[in-house]
Amino acid sequence: MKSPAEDHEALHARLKACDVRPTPQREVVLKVILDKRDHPTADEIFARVKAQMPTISLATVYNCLDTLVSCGLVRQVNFERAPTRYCPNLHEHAHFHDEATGKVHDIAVPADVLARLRAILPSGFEASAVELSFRGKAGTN
Amino acid sequence: MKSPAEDHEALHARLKACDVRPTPQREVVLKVILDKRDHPTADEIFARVKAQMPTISLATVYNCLDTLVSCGLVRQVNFERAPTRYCPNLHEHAHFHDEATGKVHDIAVPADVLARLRAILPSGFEASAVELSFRGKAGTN
DNA sequence: CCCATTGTTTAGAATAATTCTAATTCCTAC
DNA sequence: GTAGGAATTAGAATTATTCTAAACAATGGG
Repeated sequence: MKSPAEDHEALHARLKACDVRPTPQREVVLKVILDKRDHPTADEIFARVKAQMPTISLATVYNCLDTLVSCGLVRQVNFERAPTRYCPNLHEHAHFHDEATGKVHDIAVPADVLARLRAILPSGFEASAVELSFRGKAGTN
Repeated sequence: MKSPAEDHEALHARLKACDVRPTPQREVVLKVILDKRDHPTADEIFARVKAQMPTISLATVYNCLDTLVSCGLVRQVNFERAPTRYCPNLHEHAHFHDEATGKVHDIAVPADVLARLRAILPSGFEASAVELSFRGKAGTN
């Protein structure tokens, strides 16, 4: 657990490293995603952020999320037609959507499997992103 | 190319085989998806269906699509936050979303790759569905 | 230091895909 | 034929997200 000041330092540094202005709003949004790594929706993030910064608006949360996604600090996860979720795990990984609880679990993808996946593309196809997701009954993981 | 009557027969039969009432609306919706296998959205399907059955309503198209999806005659394909697309290819396959044209291509997934995918799940996880999709620059396929 | 420019935040309105509602119509089985 | 359940319809409602326009903040050049 870091002190608030250390926390702030770290967040600030991460944002600067990505060439985005480290505004307080962006820091708080990033913070809540890193703090509770449970794939929250924009609404959930909004609620958590408001606890620390009551004046923030939902539009700003969306703006910040867009920025964080496009600079690669968080990932976007979509399931079917459900609201977009946000994920701080930057390693290549898949998602498992538990049908019973609605929870999302990260699943590690070994490098060789990833390579196999890219290899199934016919020649001429250049994938800039691969999405892999499962749905079903999750284990006790 | 089949005659309209043969067409009707075939569609009718497919619906009955799935234990759903073979209504004219369901037949036409299924028909347009099978006829032009280009992953249309509900709106596009609505437009095509209206050409043959001008009185149909959008709600009915959604109802029919739901029915066809849940009885397994068509598959639903979701990309990011874009409108849901519908796919008549019932074989296990992945999708490639061409960023330039917006077109969706079916990609065959060899059985062993699929097996490998399911194998990356930790014990206790039971996947009822696997989704694999790519985004990028498509080939001439 | 001051202003201009540009980037950010904000509240609220707007949009777009989808779902819901309630009324009507259509089948199917008795 | 008629009762009862399923399907269709038009339109309203919902929901996540995006847009708009105004206010605000930071940065850099003079």
